[in-house]
Amino acid sequence: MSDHEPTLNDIARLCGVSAMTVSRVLNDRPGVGQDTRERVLEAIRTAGYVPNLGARGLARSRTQVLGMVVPDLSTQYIAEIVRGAGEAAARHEYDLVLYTSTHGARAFERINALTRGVTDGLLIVLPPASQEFPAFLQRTGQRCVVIDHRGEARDVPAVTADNYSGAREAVDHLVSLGHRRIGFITGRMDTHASLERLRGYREGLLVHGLGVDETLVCGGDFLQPGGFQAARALLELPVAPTAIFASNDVMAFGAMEAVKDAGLRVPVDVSVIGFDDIPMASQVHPSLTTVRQPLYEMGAAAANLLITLLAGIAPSVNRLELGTQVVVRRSTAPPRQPVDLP
Amino acid sequence: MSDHEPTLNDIARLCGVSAMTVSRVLNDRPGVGQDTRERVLEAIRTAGYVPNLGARGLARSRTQVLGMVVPDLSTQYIAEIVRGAGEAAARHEYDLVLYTSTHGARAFERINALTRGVTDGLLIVLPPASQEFPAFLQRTGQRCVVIDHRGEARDVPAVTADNYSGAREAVDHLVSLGHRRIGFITGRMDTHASLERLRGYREGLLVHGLGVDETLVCGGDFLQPGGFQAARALLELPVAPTAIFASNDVMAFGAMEAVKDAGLRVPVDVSVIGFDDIPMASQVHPSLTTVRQPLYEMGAAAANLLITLLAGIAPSVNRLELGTQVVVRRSTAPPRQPVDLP
DNA sequence: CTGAAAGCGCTTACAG
DNA sequence: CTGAAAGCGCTTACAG
Repeated sequence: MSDHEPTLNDIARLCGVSAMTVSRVLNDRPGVGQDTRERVLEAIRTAGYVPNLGARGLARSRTQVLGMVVPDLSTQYIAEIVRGAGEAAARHEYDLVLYTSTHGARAFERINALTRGVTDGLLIVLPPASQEFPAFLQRTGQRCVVIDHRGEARDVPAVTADNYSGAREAVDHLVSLGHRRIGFITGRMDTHASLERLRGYREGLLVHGLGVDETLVCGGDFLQPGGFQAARALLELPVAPTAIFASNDVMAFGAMEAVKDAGLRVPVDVSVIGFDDIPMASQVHPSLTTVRQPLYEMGAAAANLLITLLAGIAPSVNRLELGTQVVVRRSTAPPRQPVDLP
Repeated sequence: MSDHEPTLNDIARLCGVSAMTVSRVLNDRPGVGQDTRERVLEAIRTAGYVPNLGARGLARSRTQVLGMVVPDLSTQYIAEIVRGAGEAAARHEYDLVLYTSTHGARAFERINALTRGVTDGLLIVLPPASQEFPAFLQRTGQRCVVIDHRGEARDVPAVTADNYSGAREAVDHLVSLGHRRIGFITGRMDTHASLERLRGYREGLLVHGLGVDETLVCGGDFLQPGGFQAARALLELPVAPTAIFASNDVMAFGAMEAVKDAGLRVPVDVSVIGFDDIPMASQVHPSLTTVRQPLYEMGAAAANLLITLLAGIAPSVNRLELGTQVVVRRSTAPPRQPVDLP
């Protein structure tokens, strides 16, 4: 046996047939006699032949591969989206490969250079911030769908959760329990989701006739230590809130720790609510009440939208905003004693 | 402008030069006049040309891409390894792409089919269990390095942490604090790492003249709820342990919650120690004492080893076992009162 | 400094 | 049912 990996031509030679015949067998296409087919299959097996995807993609002008660009792998948030996208892709005979994104001005060029010719289109989670994004898309003709966009132009296909309504519902939940003084921890304010959640928080309070006390709004960064710090600051306020709404679950975990660290209990002394509903939200103690973002469904919807685009079909809508839902668990409860507002 | 993405030949035509010249410019190779080079560069820019990686890989018979197969994205454990491998790859002009692995009997075939021709080699984290693995490697000639192997044949290149010594050190730490009754929560026992950690725990106790009480060994699965359950079982023992050693950090988090849930405190009433030192270990409260597994370095070492193999160089060793280290934080302390052993 | 030819490993479109 | 030819978009190896 030669040193190099066997190619389709090697198999053809081995069987005394043409490359076309091997190709037909490989792709389960008709036009091959039963006996020939079996002979070829056998040769493929014994030689350990595996088609070269680069060559196949080149010949077909399509790879049947979707690229997914993710900013960060260190949270379950991404994992759920990937699961959804991967399973949706598989249902349409596509495979999914992941690229971790770099940042900076040239991020998009790099993504493009890395994926051109080896993917048919891209799913971009939380795209690197860049004003050039729409221009980039037009220029490169790169097919892509954004998940959790940053507020890019409306002609960029995108899938998000309804962050505004989700935040409104979180406030509704806390108010219905009797809370009147609700602290808020923001996400990174360079994301559209953070802005929408803050807006939902503010308008939620107003709708219930509660004023917005800006000292109750604390800056966060979507990370656990940030949530801890912000919650601690909130708890040290002259009049501390009876409930804390964190812009994501990971910060809510930090907030719960800050509450315990201050010698208080969740939810007896302070209620905590998060946003996302990552798997761990149901695993911590007390389990976390949170706004469920349909991450799996978002990944699946984005993959389906991209596949539609790749098929050359103009989708009826290219911006999907999936509904959220408050998942009530053990970290929220009525306040210890009703708070009087000035 | 035509409908399809511009190709190298389009650029050549646009500039009135041969494809070779464009290729030289693209690859920063000499043999092109300064003025010609600039003209080509300009055409590339305005046309938004990006090379087709599939075609390039085919022509070069190498892709300069490393594939990494990961079992699961939902833990920070993987994220650190990916970071290390990605940065090491970049230092050698390789890019890294990720594939999420499926399981089952044909897992390796699928990986092979998915990556052949679009990657030069594979980094496989915690390979799908399969007896065929070594055979698979030989048959396909696939270049690969395993990270955190399952005990495959010794001729499979692999990188792991020294799990046995790490567990020994964890026991040393607890014993030096005065603990005599130490509970242990295992990982999934189909992994080599779990077996080694359990062995280290047992032998660590023996070395200190402490007997191994098998009722103190509780089965776990590397997941947080599993850690919680196991710890609860340990705490309900007639004579509960004063310290709990969990086979990974995530289970240690669950164990800490079980301790608090039982109305006890960490570390005053029960010490908890983990394994891995994922980023979150330093972020929880109390921060987690744990055995640091050099995940970033493991990823980097695996990438470097693979790149060496790809260069056709026989490495001096193809099995690396990286050192671990106990990182002492706030979750361990001397036991409340010395425990008498029978 | 520049280019024509051949080839990487497949598939499409056409013959027979 | 089967195959010879051409091409996908690049690069290598050779000329000039």
